[in-house]
Amino acid sequence: MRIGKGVNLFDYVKAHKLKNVIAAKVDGKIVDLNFTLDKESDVEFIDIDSKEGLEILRHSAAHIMAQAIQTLFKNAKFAIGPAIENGFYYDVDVGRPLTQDDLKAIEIQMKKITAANYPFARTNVSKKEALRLFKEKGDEYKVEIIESIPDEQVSLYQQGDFVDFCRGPHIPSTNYLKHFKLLSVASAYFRGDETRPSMQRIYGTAFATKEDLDNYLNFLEEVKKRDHRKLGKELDLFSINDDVGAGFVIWHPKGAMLREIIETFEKKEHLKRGYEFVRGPELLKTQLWKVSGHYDNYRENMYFTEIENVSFGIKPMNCLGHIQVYKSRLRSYRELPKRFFELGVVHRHEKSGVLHGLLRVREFTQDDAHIFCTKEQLNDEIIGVLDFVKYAMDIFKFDYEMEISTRPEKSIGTDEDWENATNALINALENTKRPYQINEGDGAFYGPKIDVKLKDAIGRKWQCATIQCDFTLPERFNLEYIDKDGLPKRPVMVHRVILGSIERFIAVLIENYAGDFPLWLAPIQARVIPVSEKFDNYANDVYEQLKKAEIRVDIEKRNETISKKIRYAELEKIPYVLVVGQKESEKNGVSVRKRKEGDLGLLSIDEFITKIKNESGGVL
RNA sequence: GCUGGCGUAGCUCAAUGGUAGAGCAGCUGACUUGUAAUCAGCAGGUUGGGGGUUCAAGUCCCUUCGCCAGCUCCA
Repeated sequence: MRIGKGVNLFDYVKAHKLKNVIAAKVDGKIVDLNFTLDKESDVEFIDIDSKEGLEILRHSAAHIMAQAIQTLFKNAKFAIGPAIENGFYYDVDVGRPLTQDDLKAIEIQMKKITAANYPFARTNVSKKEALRLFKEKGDEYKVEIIESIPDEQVSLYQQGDFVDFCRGPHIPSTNYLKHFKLLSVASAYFRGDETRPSMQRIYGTAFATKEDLDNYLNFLEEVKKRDHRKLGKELDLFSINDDVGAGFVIWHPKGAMLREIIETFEKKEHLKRGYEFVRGPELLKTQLWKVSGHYDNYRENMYFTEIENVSFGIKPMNCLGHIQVYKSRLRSYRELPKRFFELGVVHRHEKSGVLHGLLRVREFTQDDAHIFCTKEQLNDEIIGVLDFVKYAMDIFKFDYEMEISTRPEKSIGTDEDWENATNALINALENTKRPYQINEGDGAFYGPKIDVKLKDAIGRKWQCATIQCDFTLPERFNLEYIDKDGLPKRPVMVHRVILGSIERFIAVLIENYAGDFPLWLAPIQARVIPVSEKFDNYANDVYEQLKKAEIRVDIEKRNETISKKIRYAELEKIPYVLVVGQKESEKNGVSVRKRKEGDLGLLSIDEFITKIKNESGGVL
């Protein structure tokens, strides 16, 4: 809206009772609410619960936190305190590590500050003046930050006795901040540089309403509850232990079964789509990794060993093996495209600090395939892969987003190659009729790519499929096929995964379902529970029949009350419990209890088998 | 890798520098069970590993391994 010269926006908002407004955009520039128009302007008010509003609120929360810290720690020195995606942080140096108790104290102090309702006052000063001020305060980090700013005029914000160097804008006064919480503290380096002093980074979050804050805190609780490392232990799926080594997963029977189910699904689907199974060795001569370029570009992440004085590298990717299959004989245009698939086990050296459950490991299995095709076939091949992605995501009931990354500054290949491949990817994306995002210049140096990110049950995004065109490897390995005209031509190579890493995907599944796997994925689908030891024989009988019908079943023979045995089964999240006793043995049936739903009554064994087969949707 | 926190029974967690404990799980026995925890008993440990301080170390110090969080989203 147009507002005339000389109007103070804060007064305007007050006069018009615009309740949620905390800042404004004047002719497109964000300003504090306490801003007086120097000419008639276009004004757009920013609400506290908008994206920009929240950012301002959180940034101000960071300042208020800094003020609280200054009160509690007289010698505190400050670095930066920005708003981030779900909150804010401030890097401070108080001469010692901070504890949870410190956080509580800081939070209490912040409440006092918000209650006091100090206005945020902006002053414009020269850079020189700002430097003098922060030098006087002994805030050496701030001094360094100010020195790195090119502008001669800078701004300061003050609330109460706390002054900070800041671009703003901020909320009008401290009691605009009502719903906030400090979350955690960890060390971080000044400017992220490990040669610089280590500081304490305090994370917090702030929202427009109590409800939003509570929702977010609940979300964090939910994330904790779903942690695949915790559930993996509780459900006895896998373990990672020190004697074996960090980043190496040990799969227990139920976890291994989960893998098996997914891998069987993968194999079936790949065969359907014209892929052929291949298998390369784990170790390949280092010389070959030099040819591929991995030795120059990826050596840091590889493991090497020596056999009879010859150096070998453990594969971090499967492409070299697949290339060897392609190269094993002369190829004709008639047999292209070749689609080579392998559930390939790869090893990558990840730094110890970044290892994380199944999400970041040092050995994992990729559902990896390489497609060798002609330039003309590229388009259809990418369409085929995206179709496969959609099919797989539908089966697992995941929604997903796609991104395409185009040619970066540093790249190899001709303009024509890039254009051809990028067009093929875009065409395929268009063909899906789904929205996608374009990341200009974000591609790998050897070709453009599509990334797929799935969305889980609580809205988190996880990278799964990637599809990458590659112009280097066919070149480096001199791959050819004989075309119609009898002349050798170079094929295009596409690297692609659908689920990505099986380990990572299982972590996502565990967190997505919170361990409550749907029937077709449940490692154990049904558990037979005899009412008492007297019915062990009949229970065995039922168990054998279900086994024969290829149902994943086990049997609970502990001498306990059925209530307790049912409790165990519920805790283990087993979809069906089959109680058997006198009644059931007489009728050759089972009493079916469904997880979370309770008793479904008595069914014959055949009826139950039919029911469970129908319910798993015939997927597996 | 770096910084900080943590590491006690299979699991979850107790224990002022002063005899390492509980619940669950396990084993044994009793009970013979009808839809989310029956009762009793037994066993379970070089307190992550190594070194040191001390009359005395789970506790304090050093070192090593592992786990957890973080390590620019740039006033």
